[in-house]
Amino acid sequence: MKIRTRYAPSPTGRMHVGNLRTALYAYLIAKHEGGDFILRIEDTDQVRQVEGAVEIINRTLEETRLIPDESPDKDGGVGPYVQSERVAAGIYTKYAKELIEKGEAYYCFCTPERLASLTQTIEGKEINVYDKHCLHLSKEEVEKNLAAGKPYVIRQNNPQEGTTTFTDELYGDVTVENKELDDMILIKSDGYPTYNFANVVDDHLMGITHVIRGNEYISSTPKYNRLYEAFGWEIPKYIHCPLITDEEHHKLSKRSGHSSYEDLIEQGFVSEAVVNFIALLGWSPDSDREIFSLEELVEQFDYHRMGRSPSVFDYTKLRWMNGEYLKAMDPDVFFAQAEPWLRKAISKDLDLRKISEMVRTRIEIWPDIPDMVSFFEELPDYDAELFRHKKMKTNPETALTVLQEVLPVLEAQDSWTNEDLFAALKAFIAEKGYKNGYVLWPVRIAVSGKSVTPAGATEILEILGKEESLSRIRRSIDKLS
RNA sequence: GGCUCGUUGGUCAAGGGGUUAAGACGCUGCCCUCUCACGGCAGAAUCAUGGGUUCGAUUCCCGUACGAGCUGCCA
Repeated sequence: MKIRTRYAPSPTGRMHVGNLRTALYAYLIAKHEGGDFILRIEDTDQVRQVEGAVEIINRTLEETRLIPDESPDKDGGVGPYVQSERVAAGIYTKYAKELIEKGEAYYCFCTPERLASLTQTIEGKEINVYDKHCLHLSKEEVEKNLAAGKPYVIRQNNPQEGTTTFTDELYGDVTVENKELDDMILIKSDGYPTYNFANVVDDHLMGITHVIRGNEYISSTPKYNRLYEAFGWEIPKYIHCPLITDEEHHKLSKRSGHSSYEDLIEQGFVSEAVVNFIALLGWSPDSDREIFSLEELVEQFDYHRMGRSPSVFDYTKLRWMNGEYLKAMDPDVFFAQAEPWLRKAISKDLDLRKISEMVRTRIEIWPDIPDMVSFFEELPDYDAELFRHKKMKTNPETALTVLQEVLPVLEAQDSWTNEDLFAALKAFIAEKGYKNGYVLWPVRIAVSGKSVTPAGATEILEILGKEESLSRIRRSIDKLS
């Protein structure tokens, strides 16, 4: 049978990396077996809706290339794919009533006040367990309340005896006492279903074979199984993904600063690196490879190799991986993306294409660029102590001498290319009997004003051009004199 | 509080009754080198804890600790 998985986000904002990984795994599990990946929008919470959130979801899936086979925009015959539209079609009420007839659910007319009176506070936490009060209402009372237009919810009727077990593909059998199962609300008083009900109905109606979702649903899965059984529906395979935490081992929060996909992109990471990185958070291949394209992940992904324990989102390693992607990127693509960042620091008419390649192996994320190349725009006000370098045996005094000696050589130089400049300086060095660094270090400092640059002395001279280079050397000589 | 899940270096992790307990990030050192980076090489660093079971447990079982999730008319 063809595998069908789904990603079912609520449109409440940006896509958290944990959610993105769930989407990725759902996509990979389906695609690895040639199955279908479905997008369903779970907008049953009218209050938490965020304007534009569906667009964010669509854009994120597009950028990460997790393209659904079926979605609100691509009907595969089991739609609608937006839960609010399914509410309008009366889908959930129909099934809820079926459960009521079977005695697996019941109307509840309890007021918020009565519910509040049931709340008890244990260790600072509010615990609310429903007491099945309305289960005992007679048919007549229910009819009367309904006729009177009293607000109601529909609750699942869970037994007090026995146990319920479900099987997770990763965690194995999980068993809970039925008395731990509260009578969760299936249909809210506004007529919308809760996630707890809608996910079961929709997964069944949409033919979902593998339910991939976060770990936080493990505790409620027994209740979902009871629903499937009450309906006589086939139970899907469950794959619960371990969560992703911050460095403090807490659930990723907005405060971590890198909690959503869009945050990461804004911080200068590339989409492919983010996808690659999160794929490895909770899953490992059977080789020690770490760099995978999406296509390679599809081929390699075996959910049996997923882990069960939470993983820390290691920002540092993501940076490294992003750097690997930048190094492997096609030069034209790299330049196209690097150019705006180069422009932030450079307004002069310099060879940005060359600078782009200089910077390539030295950055991990785009925002690393401006600081690294700003000296090309303008010679910074630097400390003469930069000329002091133990290994090169240089200091401000030797630098002054060398710069004075080298200036006429450069003034006489016609061909201003890296190769020719380097050859000219080598010749000068040989003639004087100096060491390379004894000359090249001061020259580089003199034209860049920085101890660390993304290129060697002659490469910088080439970019700067003869006039600017000589001007900078003269200014540095003045500074040292 | 109750229930459920988890615990291999700082981090991602492989492995799994007998191993020198892979690999990667980071870190340190060396090499390369017109600085840095890239690349190459090397190194330090790990099986939470207490009991079992066993000839032998990091691996299996139980407890403990710690962490997390759920306990919403959120998902």
